[in-house]
Amino acid sequence: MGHAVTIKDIAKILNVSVSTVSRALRDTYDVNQETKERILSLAAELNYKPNFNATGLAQGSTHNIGVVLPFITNYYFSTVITGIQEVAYNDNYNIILFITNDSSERELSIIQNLSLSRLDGLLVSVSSNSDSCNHFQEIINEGTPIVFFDRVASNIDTSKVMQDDYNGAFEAVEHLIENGYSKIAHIAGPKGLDFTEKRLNGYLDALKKHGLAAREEWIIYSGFSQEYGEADTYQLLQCEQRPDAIFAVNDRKAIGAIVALKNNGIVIGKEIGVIGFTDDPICTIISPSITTIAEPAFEIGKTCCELLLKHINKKHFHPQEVILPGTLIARESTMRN
Amino acid sequence: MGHAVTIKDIAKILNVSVSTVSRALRDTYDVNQETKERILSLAAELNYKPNFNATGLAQGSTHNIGVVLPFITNYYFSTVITGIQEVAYNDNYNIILFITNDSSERELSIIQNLSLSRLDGLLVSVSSNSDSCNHFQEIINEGTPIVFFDRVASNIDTSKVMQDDYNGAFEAVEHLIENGYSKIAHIAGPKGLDFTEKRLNGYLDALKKHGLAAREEWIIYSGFSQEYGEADTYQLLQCEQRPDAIFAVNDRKAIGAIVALKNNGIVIGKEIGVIGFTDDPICTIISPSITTIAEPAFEIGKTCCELLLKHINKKHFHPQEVILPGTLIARESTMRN
DNA sequence: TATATCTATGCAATCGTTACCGAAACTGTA
DNA sequence: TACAGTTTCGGTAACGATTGCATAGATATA
Repeated sequence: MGHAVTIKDIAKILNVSVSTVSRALRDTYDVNQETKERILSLAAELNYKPNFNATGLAQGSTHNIGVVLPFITNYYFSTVITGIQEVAYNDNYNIILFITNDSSERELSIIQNLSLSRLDGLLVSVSSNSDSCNHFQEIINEGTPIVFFDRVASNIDTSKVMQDDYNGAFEAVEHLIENGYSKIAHIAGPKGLDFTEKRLNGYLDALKKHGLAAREEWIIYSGFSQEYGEADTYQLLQCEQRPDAIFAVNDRKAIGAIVALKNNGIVIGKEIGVIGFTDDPICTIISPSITTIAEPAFEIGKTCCELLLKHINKKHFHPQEVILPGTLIARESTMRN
Repeated sequence: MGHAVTIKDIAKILNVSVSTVSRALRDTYDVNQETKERILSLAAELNYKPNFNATGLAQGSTHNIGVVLPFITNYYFSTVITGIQEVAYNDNYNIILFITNDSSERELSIIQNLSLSRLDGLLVSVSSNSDSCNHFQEIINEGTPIVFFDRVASNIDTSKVMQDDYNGAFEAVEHLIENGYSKIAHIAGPKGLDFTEKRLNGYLDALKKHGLAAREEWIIYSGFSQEYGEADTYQLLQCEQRPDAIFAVNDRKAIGAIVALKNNGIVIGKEIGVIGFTDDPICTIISPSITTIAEPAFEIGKTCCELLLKHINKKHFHPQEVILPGTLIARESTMRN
């Protein structure tokens, strides 16, 4: 009830000025040791909590960071958020969530309506169909730092955190080759997206290294969902040369592939191998279990948040690009027998 | 660059006072139609955005609502959040996320360190092992409204939103009975949790209605994860009287049951039927697909957020309890052949 | 003793906005 | 013309904290 306790209350009770209380609380100016202790103990006793609107107003910093991403209802993003939350919580920052539904219009609207006075910085994973990134550049120009993760805007000069898409894909394809598959198809993400390209290149280079052909009909670009994975796989099964393995750009599409192959009575692993990317928990639940490249989602969340805090706290922190390695997890879907 | 445009800037340019600008912007006090238009158009032109720290300070309201929940890395909670976000976004509220990791200590620490000056209200789903809810009551006493969803603190007098656990469970068990199962076991949630009880009661009453026995050895309480579901199922298989159907408190445990049954070479559906609760997308992916009661997660998110906004905006909004029905989705795991 | 240096504190402006109080300027009425 | 009533607007004190500047008192230096 009543009103929350403020530094004025403390000042009045202790018969000192508000500035002294403020300094004692922030432990930053010279305040007599004894009065500082009196202030701190009274503050604790009264359960004093700073008013963030006031501090924010006075020193131009809220302790809020915004997180902008396509959606949270999948394993990868929800785990990234959990990682972000972990370091934010420890550093007393709050995270404010903005969900774009993977729509560039919504993304634009969110960014343009953003009250920057409310945020110290932004963590973003861009929506898959956003063509321009000017709106992000403007935010940065206005002085609010941004760190990108996963789906990055490559032409913007700021810190970025992502998994090692190229090497993950390379490793995935090599794993298939080592297990005796040679006609390897790739069901990719949407064209133009940064990590679609990287995984594609890893795929192509691994084939090249092992002297295998990359047939155009074996590479299909489409969306990220299970349905697309299914459709792509049906299309692959109609190829002139039928592939004997499928590298899917993510686990969702790998699941789609599994479903499609099962529907066609194909024995997965033996006849056609399947490998995904992410390590969604579903991989271990589905039968056959799916071999995949595990992405360090939690680590990515932690890292990008740490970087953002550095951007916030150091005036001109030099942008960094952090690439975290994935790890291959072999399961049934790439077992020859 | 420079500084964000404020109402002072607008006032100076238009040669009016800040109070006039403020009134024009909020469209609430008497201000001449023509000057109002001049102000609004200039504000739009300069891309004026209100400083929420300042408005928050001045009128004691931020436009932030806190969401406190166990975790977000599952289908149910991430969908609820998406629903919350949907209405919050439309009403220009931001959501600030607090993740308890389902630990009551963390929950307590979060709540106690909460700077209420930063939040207009709170949406919470309590952690499964929190025994006391005094900390929530204190928040409410201090004037910050709370709406509970899913895992509610039943002894606190405020609005609550949940799925219809009792009837969902009842319907699930009746579905099993209709499909010819009669020895129906229940792998439940942890004892003491509100919805564990409700689903248990639905189970018991459905059995009673159809004159079926409820054997004590067929009811097992444990955690919510797949692992618990597996362990519980192994235990069920050792019962004196082996059940011919399993009603799991949620899909995760149902999945565990599926895994355990498969490991024992039992034909699911034919020999033992399995039904879950939630409608996690995994239900359709796993083989056999899992019959379940679909929870209206998105609706729950929307509803609790709407209720919270009412609590925030109407001084003494009368608390409401909203119970949203689930819907049975029949799949392979309860098909006799 | 007079002066310089420090330490510890208070005063007051400031951040951007709201809202109360009053007062011009105008309208209409007697 | 005088007066009351409307509109429309400006001045200003909040909101809770930070911070540059000033200063009293204590201490050290010459």
